[in-house]
Formats: sequence, C-alpha cells, structure tokens
Amino acid sequence: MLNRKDPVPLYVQLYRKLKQDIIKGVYTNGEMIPSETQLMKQYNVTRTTIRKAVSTLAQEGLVETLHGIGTVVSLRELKYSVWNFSGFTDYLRLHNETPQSVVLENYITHIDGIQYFRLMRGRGVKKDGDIVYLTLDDSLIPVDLFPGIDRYDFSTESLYDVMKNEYKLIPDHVNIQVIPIMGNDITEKLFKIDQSTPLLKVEGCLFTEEGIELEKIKLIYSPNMDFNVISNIGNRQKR
Amino acid sequence: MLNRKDPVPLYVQLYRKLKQDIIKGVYTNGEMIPSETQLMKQYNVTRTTIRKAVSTLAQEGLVETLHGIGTVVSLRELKYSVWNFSGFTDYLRLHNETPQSVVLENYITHIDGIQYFRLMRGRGVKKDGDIVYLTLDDSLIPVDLFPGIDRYDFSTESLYDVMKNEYKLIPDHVNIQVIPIMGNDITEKLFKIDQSTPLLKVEGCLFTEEGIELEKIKLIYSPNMDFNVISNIGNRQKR
DNA sequence: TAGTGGTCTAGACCACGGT
DNA sequence: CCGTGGTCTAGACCACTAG
Repeated sequence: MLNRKDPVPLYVQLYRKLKQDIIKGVYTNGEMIPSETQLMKQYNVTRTTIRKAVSTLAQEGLVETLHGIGTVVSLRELKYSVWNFSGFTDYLRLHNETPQSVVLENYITHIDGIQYFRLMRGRGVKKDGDIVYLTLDDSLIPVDLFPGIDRYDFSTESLYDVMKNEYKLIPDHVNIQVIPIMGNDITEKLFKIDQSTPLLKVEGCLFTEEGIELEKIKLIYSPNMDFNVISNIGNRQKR
Repeated sequence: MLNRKDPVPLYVQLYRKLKQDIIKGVYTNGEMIPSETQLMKQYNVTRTTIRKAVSTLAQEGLVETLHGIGTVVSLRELKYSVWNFSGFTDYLRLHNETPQSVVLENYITHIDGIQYFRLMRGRGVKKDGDIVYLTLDDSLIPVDLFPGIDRYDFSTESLYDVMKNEYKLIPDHVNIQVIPIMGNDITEKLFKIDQSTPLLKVEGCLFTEEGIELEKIKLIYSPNMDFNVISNIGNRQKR
C-alpha cells in the first residue's frame, strides 16, 4: 500500500495512488471514492493525511467533496492557475510537478538594428508520460546585454535563473498588456485545441530594478491555465 | 482577535486578517510574517489552524513558505492599471471625458438562498453626441448588506460611491480571474463589433478590508479598452 | 544548536444529508 | 438516526537553515 520508509510523504503517495485510480478508471466519473474513514482503515493513516491527499485532488478538480454525502470523481481537464503573474515554475514546484519545456525556435536576429536572441518555447507539465503544454512563450533578448546566451539549452535551463546567476541581471518587474486572441496553428498543435478557442495573450517587457529592458515577452496561455489577480482598488492612503 | 462564536472558521478569520495585513502593508514585500509558533501564541489556536490559513495565502501567491527559514510576503503589487475598477471613472475624467452608464438589468434575485441585487450596466464615454461603450458590467450585490440598494439610479450614481457614502462599506480589494471569451449578442450591440471578436472577461469578487464580500463582478471589456498592468516579479530578496 | 516549516498521530465536536 | 465531510486540539518527530 503505502511505504513509510519512502521519503515521499504519505499524503503524496496516497494522492498519486488515488489519482492513478481515477485516471485508470477504478473510480469512474460521478462515482464516489471511499469515505475518509474507509480510507483511514484501508491505508492505516490518520484522517489528516487522507484529507491532505484528497484536498490536493480537489484543488486540481479531479474530485469534488460534498458535505454530508461524500467525495465524487469529477473528471475535468486539469486546471492550473497563475496568481498575479508569478512565474509558473514556482507554482508547479509547489504542486510536485516538474516543469517541462520544448524549444521551438532559437536564433539570433536583427530588429531595428539591434541584435536579439529569439527564444520560443512551449512550457508545461508531464502527465502520463505525455507533456501537457500550458504556455507558449516567445522572447526577444538583447544580445549586447547577454553575450553568448544562445549557447544555453533552455529546454532544461530556466531563462530567469541564467539571467540572474550567469549575467547578474535580476528581473524585477514587467510592464504588460493582456489581450484576447484567437488560436493559430501553433497553439492548435501545442494545446490540442481548435482555432476557434479564444486565448489569453500577454505582451510586454521585462525590466531590472533600474529600468533596463531585459526581454520582450509574448506569452499565450493554454485554456488549462487560469489567470488570477489580487489587487487593491486604489482608494487607499499609504501609511 | 479571533472570534470563536463566529460561524466563520478560525482559519478563514486568520487568513483574512493576514491577507488584510499584507495588502495594508503591515508586512511589506520580502518581509517575514510571524512564525507559526508565534502565531499560535498570538491567536491561541493550534498549528493546524495556522497552517491552513497560511497555506491558503501561499496558494494565492501572497506568501511563500521557506523551509527552515520562515514565511515571506511575495506580494506582486500591481502598481498601475488603467482597467482598475474604481479608477474607471477617474481615468475618464482625466481625459476630459464624461462617464456614461446605461442600466440594462436591475432587479432583486435569489441565488443559493441569498438575496442579491443584480445590476447590469454598459459603461462608456460620450463622443460626438454618441455613446462609445467600453465595458459591460454585471454585478450581484447582497441585499442584506445593502438594504434598499435597488432604489438608486445607477445610470447616474456611482455604485462604489453609494457603497461608501450611504452604507459605509468601503471597497478595498478584488480577487479576480481574467478569461478570454467570444462576443455574444449583447456585446455585439453594445460595442458594435461582430461576434467573432475575442474579448476579455473579468470575473471575481470585491471585498472590504475585513474580507467581507461586497459584490460578485462579471466584466467584459470592449476592444477599445486596453488592459495594462505593471507587476513585480516574485523575486524573494535575501536579506 | 535553536528556530523554522513539513509531516503525522489520535483523538474531539460540529453541520450536513439521507434513512 | 447514522455516516459523511468540515473544523480544531495537543501533542510528536523530522528536515532544513542559520549563527
């Protein structure tokens, strides 16, 4: 069942087990999974551990907990979410998922007489041996600030980590515009959706604290990616 | 501090309190919030309760927990935003434009046993004797917090001004999700665009400082309205 | 070594939904 | 009424980070 010597926490082991069972069809859509007390006996762990595992499933939208009734399988597409434009790498790490990247384009180009490194990546998570893409990421990086940046392999390296650690230029803030668009042939293939699906596009620039432009960004989000924001509404006096 | 007689769970009360403090700036970006043991003493609850509150904050990306170090605030503050809710009116005045509203729906309704005042408005500016609409604004306002709110004429009154001045409930922050959608027949007429145009929809809630929900918001932006944001990157600064 | 967050136990009482 | 999930307590041991 569960392995107490495994460094992987029990609730993660249980979460994975239940997730597998749901995907495998042991519990089908609309069915109830065993109650928390049943799971306690079955796996010999406390309710706390059960609840942590189940609540992770609920967050991902794989199950729905109904007070006084039970926990039912609600097999929808996995949902991920970005809060306040935070990097999605951090977010995925929180969820025990490994970020995956595929480089679609990378070459040096000239725009308005300035040399840029163009990097286009699909980014997502691994699921059942397959990759589910969550963003299409198209960047222009000025070569004069980052000489030799085209030598890195950005299917495994984090762009921002390279900027920080190798070039000592620290990304600080972005200035972006959010635009609704229709899908194109690239997003169709990458996200496995048809072209009539409206998508979110984010366009803008990344700056250091001093206002040095580090990157021109074009980002398209998969429909599996929720885009959440918490914000003041502006009528406040600062202290 | 926390009220044990309040039907609102302790961890929710604590979550709201901490969120409030973060948004208010009691704990500023990059700073640590009190440790879990400190919070235990401060609020006289167990660590389980503390952890549940903090983990909610972490999920929303307002804090980041660092093993062996502590929990730091990672508020990606949105410094400027044209789309800002209360800022809408101010923004227009700045450009010497007079805000115009047309009430499309207003009635009392029941949802999940709670009474809401539903208010749907088109909002925009006057141009050459004609009105150019910029947003379609669909609100649900709980009647128990705002008794008699259906008596106001919101084609001329500002909703937030009424909330503040007549009911002494001050809108403080929003928690929203940005979604790309296709136009429908209402947006077609209002914005004078055809239905194949992708649009931005914003969905969420408006809260007071204390976390009381004042309004459920659904907002659709005209293509004439840009959605710009400046945001910090979630860099945890060491100190 | 002291303090932090991460995991887990073994209980308790409650609100809810169906019988 | 009973079984369900929702909340909460009062402990324990661990892994990690820093001085």
